[in-house]
Amino acid sequence: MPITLQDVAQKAGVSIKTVSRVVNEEKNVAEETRHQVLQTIQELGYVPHVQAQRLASGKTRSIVLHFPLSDPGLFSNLIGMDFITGVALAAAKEDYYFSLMTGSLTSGGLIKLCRGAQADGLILMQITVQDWRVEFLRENKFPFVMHGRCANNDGLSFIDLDFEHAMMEAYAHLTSLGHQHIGFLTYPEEWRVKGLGPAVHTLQGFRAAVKKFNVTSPYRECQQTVERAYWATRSLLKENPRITAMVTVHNTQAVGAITALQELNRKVPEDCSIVGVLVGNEGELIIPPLTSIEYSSHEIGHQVAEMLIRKIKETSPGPEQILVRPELKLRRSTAPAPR
Amino acid sequence: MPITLQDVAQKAGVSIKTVSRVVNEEKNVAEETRHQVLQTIQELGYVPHVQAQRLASGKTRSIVLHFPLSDPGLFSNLIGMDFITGVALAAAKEDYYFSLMTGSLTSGGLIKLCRGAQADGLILMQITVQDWRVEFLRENKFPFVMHGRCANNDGLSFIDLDFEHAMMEAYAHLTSLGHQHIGFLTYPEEWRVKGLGPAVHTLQGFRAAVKKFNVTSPYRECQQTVERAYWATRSLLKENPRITAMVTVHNTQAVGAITALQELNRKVPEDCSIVGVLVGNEGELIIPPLTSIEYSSHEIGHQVAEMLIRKIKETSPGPEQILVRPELKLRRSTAPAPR
DNA sequence: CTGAAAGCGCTTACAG
DNA sequence: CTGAAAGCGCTTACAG
Repeated sequence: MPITLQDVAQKAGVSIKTVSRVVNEEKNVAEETRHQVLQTIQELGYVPHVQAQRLASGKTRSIVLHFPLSDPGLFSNLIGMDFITGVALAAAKEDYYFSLMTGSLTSGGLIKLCRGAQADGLILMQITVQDWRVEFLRENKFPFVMHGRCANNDGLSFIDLDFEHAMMEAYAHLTSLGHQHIGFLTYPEEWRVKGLGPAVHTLQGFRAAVKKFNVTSPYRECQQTVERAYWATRSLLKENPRITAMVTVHNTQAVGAITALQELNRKVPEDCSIVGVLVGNEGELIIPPLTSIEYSSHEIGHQVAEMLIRKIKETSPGPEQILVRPELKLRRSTAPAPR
Repeated sequence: MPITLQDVAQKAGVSIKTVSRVVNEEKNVAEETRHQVLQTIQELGYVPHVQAQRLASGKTRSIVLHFPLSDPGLFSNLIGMDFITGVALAAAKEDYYFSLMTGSLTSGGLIKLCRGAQADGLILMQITVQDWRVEFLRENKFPFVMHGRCANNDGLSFIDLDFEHAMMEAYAHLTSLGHQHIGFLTYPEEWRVKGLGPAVHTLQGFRAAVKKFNVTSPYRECQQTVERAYWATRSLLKENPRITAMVTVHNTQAVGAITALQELNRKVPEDCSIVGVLVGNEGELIIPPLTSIEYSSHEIGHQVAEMLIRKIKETSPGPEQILVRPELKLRRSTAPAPR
């Protein structure tokens, strides 16, 4: 029932190779022949069989994004969605198929992906400082790019956020408003222990910022839930009543902090300012709208996919490494320090 | 370089058909032979070539979800993410690959998808009352299921939300608290005009609820942004000062409404209650936490994928039609009517 | 500019 | 329980 190259060739009175040339827009086809074949394709409603193309050519024209959900709180869902659609749109633009893998990636799964010719390349997330997947893919010479970075990135392509810079921006903004005592809720301890980039780099940036701006800044490593952030904030304020500003790294943390502040009769931002670091664009869904150091997760997804496709096509000169600088977005949760 | 069936067969001293049998766990292989082959596979690190399997068998073992982003506000991103991960996990569980298509689906795109053998089945979203895609797929006998439903669903498989029931629940809850004047922000006018399910069914449910509970309930069709909801709420309250409760159908609307109420010095929930209808589980990220009629978008994604796979395998007896009843989740944004 | 042949790595259908 | 043959629908490499 389905129409094949064979059918088209027969009806058009040419060889299948010629039809193939037309379909793939190769040069060296007489204009007249081209027209004739094109018309036959139209009449018959011919559509190339993707799987056959893939087997014969050895290329799948597809990329896969491994988006681990083992730890669902790891990325804000909203940010995740924007990222995924960024990847999807970039892939579509380059005429690549896009597959999504969730769940944890075992070494067996990775072997299947590479050797089974499921895709031409892979996007990796949740990169740890030392990452076995990176070594594996490198050895197998399978094209991949990272959203994140390792300790040693020689020869690797990645795009990552400049967490250090983000923290600098947050503290620069708050100190410029006169805040000297700033509470900080950061990523959970396990993240840091696992060597996950956001936790590691954010803490480094935090230390550098505290030093540079010479502020008092007690902090808590905190799960990304409203509840945990609520209690962490209460604990911080109890021990450090002079705090006039808070920095958080997740929207749930911001909500928990605001809730705690309100209960303590501290108005935001009059009595206490609050800044979200790398919370995506969710800040405007918080009341009051959250001043944030933010970036476009969609844009990053788009870029990482394009980077991978360049790598697959080998049109990139060498490894590409991009560090995105998030920017301060002023909303209504920050104000000059009281007094 | 890559290991093929041929290589395994040769080394194990059997035919490739036998190796194929072992790989596919078919019956009728001598236990001894099986062992021998399995060991050789292990030694050689053989992994089946997915594209070859697909071409030869005529099955791709993959499904595609068409998630249109042409109208990015159409679904809340958070809900979308949960839905997608639900689909992804269900597909993985059944050992199916999962591809995501975004962007608008042209008739050409749909033809390619079906005839090009890209996937074994398709999940459709944003179903309109009359949907050309449904007709097309039906005629081409391509397996698909819908997240949503048409006007006439004879012979079709779908899973959808019971919007009518959701509205009933919202009004039942508010009237039980003594509210008689209830403002309502619903989906934008264009949605209704296009015949999109949520808009159409919600409005039907709204009318039924107003009648049943005999309340005054002015409403506005409203874009899903904080800003629009803010102004719509102000307009509603200006014209109807007796309103003591609001119903919204999106988290941005809830945020806009709360902001407007606060500016008018109406405390939530003491002076004005607010209920979110079908806002996913985002209600807890709002201050105060939003009482909602909600459901698990993840669960729906999971179910719709399973439904499709049953359809592909033809293990389902006939068309399956599921209407999910969302449930009231009490949080802190509703209270008895003032006085 | 065009085509006949071989082959991509599997599965299907049949035979024994 | 096992295997030899044909074929899935294309592309590659070569020849003319």
